[in-house]
Amino acid sequence: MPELPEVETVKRGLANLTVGKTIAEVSHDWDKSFPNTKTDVKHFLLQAKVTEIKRRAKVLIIELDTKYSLLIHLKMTGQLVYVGEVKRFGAGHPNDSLINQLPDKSTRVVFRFSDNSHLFFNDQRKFGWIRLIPTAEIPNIDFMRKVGPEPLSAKFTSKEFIQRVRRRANTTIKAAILDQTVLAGVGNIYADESLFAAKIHPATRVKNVSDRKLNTLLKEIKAVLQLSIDKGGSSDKNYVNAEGKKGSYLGFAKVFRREGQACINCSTTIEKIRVATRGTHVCPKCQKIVQ
DNA sequence: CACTTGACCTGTCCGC
DNA sequence: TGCGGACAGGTCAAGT
Repeated sequence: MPELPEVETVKRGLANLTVGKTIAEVSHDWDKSFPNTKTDVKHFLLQAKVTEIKRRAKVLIIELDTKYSLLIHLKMTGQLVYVGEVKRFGAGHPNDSLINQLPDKSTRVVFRFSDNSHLFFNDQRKFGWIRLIPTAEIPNIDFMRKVGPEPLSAKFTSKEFIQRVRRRANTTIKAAILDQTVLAGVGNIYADESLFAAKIHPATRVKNVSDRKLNTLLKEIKAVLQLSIDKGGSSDKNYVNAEGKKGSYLGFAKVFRREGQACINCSTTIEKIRVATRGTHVCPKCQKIVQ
């Protein structure tokens, strides 16, 4: 699912593929794709040129030369796929691929650029959204004011991480790092992976995790996120990058989706349990709950 | 304020 | 084969 590494991968793809292009046409078949946005979206988008692609937490920001920006959240099943040249070989043809089959029934919004290339916003479960807001107002919206620091920022210190996590003293450590106001960008996959790497049981209460362990946890969060970016993200089911291609991180995952398999450290069988209402993967031997 | 739960959606899988 | 229900997980509103 799109977490920080996936959104970062899409960002890099869109930066290469769409900056400098001018929007010539916008169509959308579902009003909730643009919640809380002026109804005449098209009026604000037509003839606008893409100037820059940014990311904050799991939110993509497409800056336009009109002093407006598009904020996009992919939530669980969102995709942003750019198609430069439409080639239709037909389903089943060896040259056919995802991008040649768009739009499909999950397509919610289509942007056509003046060079006739397209950007498709697909979202099977319709949780994702796009918002059009003045670029200058982005820092003032609720989300941006509340969201925590970027974990890969060099400025984000262990001291600040520990201070922020400790605000959630009585909840589980997994719930704490999933909280986007504590730090930005960690979702279910990287929570499980970083907690395993730090040898912390996800259900451990924050107050029972030592500073030393939290210090290790932040290092592992950074390492896991960076590795995933290097691998183009995780494609569990739906995720693809801006070119419609899957990421390969899950081939390197040590616990996520590995229930029933042997722990790489101790050969104990990996278990799937429920923590913070989420499916959670743990090695019961490497990750002990501290009472 | 801290914390948890339910709602938002659709596709897939499992058991009967 | 069909059908109901559980499940998948990011975020926010509403609940305790």
